[in-house]
Formats: sequence, C-alpha cells, structure tokens
Amino acid sequence: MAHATGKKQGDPMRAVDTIRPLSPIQSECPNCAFLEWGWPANLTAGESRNVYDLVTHQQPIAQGNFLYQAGLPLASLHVISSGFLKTSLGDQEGRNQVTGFCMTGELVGMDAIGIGKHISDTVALEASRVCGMRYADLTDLGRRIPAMQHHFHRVLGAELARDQGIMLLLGVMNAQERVAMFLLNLSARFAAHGYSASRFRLPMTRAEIGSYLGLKLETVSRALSHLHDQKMILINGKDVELKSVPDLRRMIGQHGSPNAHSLLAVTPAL
Amino acid sequence: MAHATGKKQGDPMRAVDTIRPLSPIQSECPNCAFLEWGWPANLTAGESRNVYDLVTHQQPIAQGNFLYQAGLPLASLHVISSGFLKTSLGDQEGRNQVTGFCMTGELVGMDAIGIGKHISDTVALEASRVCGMRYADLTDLGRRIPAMQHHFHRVLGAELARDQGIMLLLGVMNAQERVAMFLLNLSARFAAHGYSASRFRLPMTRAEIGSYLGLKLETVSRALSHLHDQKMILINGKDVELKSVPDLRRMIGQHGSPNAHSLLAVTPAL
DNA sequence: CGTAGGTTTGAATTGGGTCAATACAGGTGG
DNA sequence: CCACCTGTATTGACCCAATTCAAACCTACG
Repeated sequence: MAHATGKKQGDPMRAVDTIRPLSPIQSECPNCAFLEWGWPANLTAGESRNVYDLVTHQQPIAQGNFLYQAGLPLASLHVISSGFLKTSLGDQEGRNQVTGFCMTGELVGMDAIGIGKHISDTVALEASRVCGMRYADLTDLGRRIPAMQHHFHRVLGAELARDQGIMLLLGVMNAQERVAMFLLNLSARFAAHGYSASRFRLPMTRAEIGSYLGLKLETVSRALSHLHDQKMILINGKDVELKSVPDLRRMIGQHGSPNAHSLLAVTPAL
Repeated sequence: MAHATGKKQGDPMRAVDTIRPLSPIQSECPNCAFLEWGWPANLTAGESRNVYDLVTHQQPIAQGNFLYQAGLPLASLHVISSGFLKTSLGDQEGRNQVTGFCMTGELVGMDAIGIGKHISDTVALEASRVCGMRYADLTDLGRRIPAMQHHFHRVLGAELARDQGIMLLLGVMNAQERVAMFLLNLSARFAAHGYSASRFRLPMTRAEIGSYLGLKLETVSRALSHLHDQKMILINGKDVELKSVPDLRRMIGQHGSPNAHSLLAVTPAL
C-alpha cells in the first residue's frame, strides 16, 4: 500500500549511468532523434553548426533509473534519442502523480525553467538514451539567433498548451474518454516519429496510466477492456492496436468538448 | 443546459472597449500594478527605461467583455492593472472549461506563445484595466538584456509549474481539498499584491469555480458550506474569510500529496 | 417591486473507487 | 527444464463521493 508505482528504481543517487563527452564528429549526433526535433528551417550553415554543437553529451539510462529528480538544479535539457520516460510529481512518502510520458524525439526538463530547479522526477520506463544540451547554451544561442529564440519560446508555449489540454481532460472527461484520448495522443506522437500509429506497445503500467489520467488502475483496465469489447481497439497486455480511430475520436467529441481534438493536435511531435 | 457559464458576455466582436495610446510620461504607468510585476532587480537606468517603454497602451475592459478570444493571433501580453479576469478553453457550442483566474498584477496571454494564436478566451469578471506590451518588443528586449530574457523564461516556466500543480489537484484531490486549495491559492495571491490574505471577495460564480476545479457548482457550494460548518472559513455569498489557514493547509496535506504546498508556493504572485 | 441569475440545500442516482480473488508473464534459482 | 515468486493485469461485488434532479431562497438590478 505504501508504494504506488512499485518497481525498484535503481539507486536514486546513481541517476546517471554513464556520461560520455562527444567528439566533434559525434556531436553531429547521427541516428539521433535530436535531428528530428523541429528546429527552425531557415538557419544558415553556420547557425546549424551552432545548433549541433549545443549537444554536449549523450547518456544512456537504464530502466528504472532517473534522468533527474525534483530539487536538482537545472543544468541541461535533454532530447530523447531512444526509449521512453515518465515524469512525475510528489513522491516523498511513496505517493506520486505522473504528469507526462516522453518518447523518442521529445524534449524533457522544461519543468525546471521556472525556478531553476526541477520540480518533477524523470525516470526511464525502458532502457533509453538522451542527448543533453546546457540550458545556458540554449539561451545564449537564442540571443544570437532570433529564430532559435523564437523556436524555443514556441516549444515552451506548446508545453503550456499541452498542460492545458490535460487540465481539460482531467476536468471534464469520464474514464473511457480519458483512456481513448490517451491512446489517440500516443498514436499521434508515435506516428510523428515514424512509428506505426495503429499498433504500439504501452511501456508503462496500468497504475502509471491511471495516475496520469486521474483514475485507478482497475478503472483503466476496465476502460481498455470495454473499448476492446466495442471493437475500437485490440488490447493484449501492453500491446495495443487501434481498430477504429474515427470511433475513438467520436467518443471524445461528444462529451469531451469541441476543442478536445486540439489536445491531440497539440505537441504530438514535441 | 446549453450554456455552462451563462452570463451575457458583451458583444464578442467588441473585445476592446477603448485603446488609448500612452503619452511618454504616462508610459511610466503610475499607479499601475505593472510596476509590481517582478522585474529583474539589477537593471541599469537605461534598461529600466526600456522596460517601461514596453507598455504600448492601456485598455479598460468592461465586465463580461473579452480581452482576447481563442484563434486570435498573438499580438500583446497584458499585465492586469486592476480587476479580475478568467481564461477558458472550448466554448464553441456553449461548452467551456475555465483554466485560470487572473488578478491585478498578473500577466495574461501566454497561452498563445506556442502556436502564435490564442487557444483560450479571456473575459473580465469585473470592470478591469490592463497594460499591453507587444510580444515582439518583449522578445527583442530579451535579446538585448539577458536578465530580461531570463526573467521572461522564468515567468513562462512558473506558468508551466502552475499548470502541473493544477493537474495534481484535478488528478488526486477530492472536492473539499480542491476548494480548500483554491481558497489558499487565492489568499496567497491576494496577499502578494497587497490585499488581505484572510478576507476577500470571490468575483467568479460557483459554476466558474466548479469548472476550474473539475466539480459541479452544487459540489462547490456544499464544500464551502462544509468548510464553514467546520469553522475553517466564513462564507457569505461571494465574501470569504479564512478563519484557520493551518487547518485548511492540513486538510490538503493529508490526502493531497506531500508537495501540494508547492502549488501554493508556485506563482502566487505571477 | 418583479424578474433573472446565482446560491443553497435536499433526495435519488451512478460512475468510479475500494476490496478481494484469480490469472498471467517474466525472471530466478534449484 | 521446471517450480517458484514477484509484480502486473483482469474481473467481480460492494460502497461512497460526487453528480443529477429538484425546490426554495437570495440579491442585484432594471
């Protein structure tokens, strides 16, 4: 009853598995989803060079290990080059609320920008790798390249919009709608990074989904089973297949709200 | 059943009551809560001058009128110099979800930073006045004065933290805890702007509070009555007096979560 | 003074929570 | 290789907090 999310999360003190400085050539970050991150298109060659140089290190994170924890000072933002993480608030007596999931190609660490310290924990749900760039370098570069600054603000703003969408979800939707929304959101984000939009794996537990959606794990399980019975999805453990995206969307549209779709549009590819 | 928040909100097309350009001297914005907004302290005289010059216009907004509506392009951010506004999402077939309340001295309009268009509506709950500054000017100034840029990022980050706090509230708290949290949050913000922390007026309806907290108006009313019965508050219509802040805090601490207090700490004075 | 919107309060209903039992998958060690 | 064990998932039965429906009461304002 004590631990909500269970799972031995490695040694909390050993947040970083290995830090590997990059050679100049490596800083191009080949095969890294960082390249997919939507940088401003109209950069000069020299400016692009600067952007690549932002990445100071790569870092693998074993399943269950922290990328960072609440309270740590903001040093770097990270782009996930592979893997799947979750961010959560709380956790100081066994309680915690999941506030987001981050997949390959997405940016994490922005929770610290307000006060300069992280307010949430970020843990790898599976073996992952991230590319780190110093926050200070990012703002410096923004000052030199207005397009970069603008882009960075857009990313922050998109995160704001995402949170508002979740507030909407938590405020007005019932259990089934929340779960449907969750699946559609994941689907859009997987698609945005080149994976299948209709078949994917849920790397997190039902309890984590529930925490994120403001539901209990049993309710999540029931909602998934119900969607399965209605032929909208196929669910088998952590493997999902969306059978009818239109039906799922319709379900949200009804009670959800007119702009529920905006939650889906918002930062699918952040 | 159609309109959730009711109230005739003026003519939607007539969002702006009057736009009054500022004379140089007026741009100092005397008596304006804008001055209270937490600018970086270590600015030179010239830099301060630039900050004041950011404000391009003042603008009164009659009760029920819009400051801006969803879909409008981002032009300016506004500091509320007096009054009380609410922001809400949705509203396109009569539905809407309140996402925040803004009081004197706070900054509004950041919802548009992501995509360059406002995603929410902002309406005056009482006759208000705002000071506007162009978003472009703000970012330009940030480029010239690093401390300004840093400050602006902090403000954005604080907004992110605020939203996460609300996600927590909507995800894990029961009705009484939500209402208690709401009152404590308002109290902290009123205090931060020089008003009484223990006695204030709620300028919004029960329905709007409910929408914000993910509850029905009757539930809000009952929760307030219950807090009244428990001698934690005095409530009489829209007038509240907090009788025991410690008790209110304790109530949140129990089931809420260890870092629930962080929601109270977060951007009380934003 | 009358009306409309807002608030409070009561009674009935229900969606999701809680408790509990069972099933299942993956890893460990004999 | 199999038995075991632990964490996870599913499903059922019951319960409760919040919603829904409804009525009465305020209070602000034309």
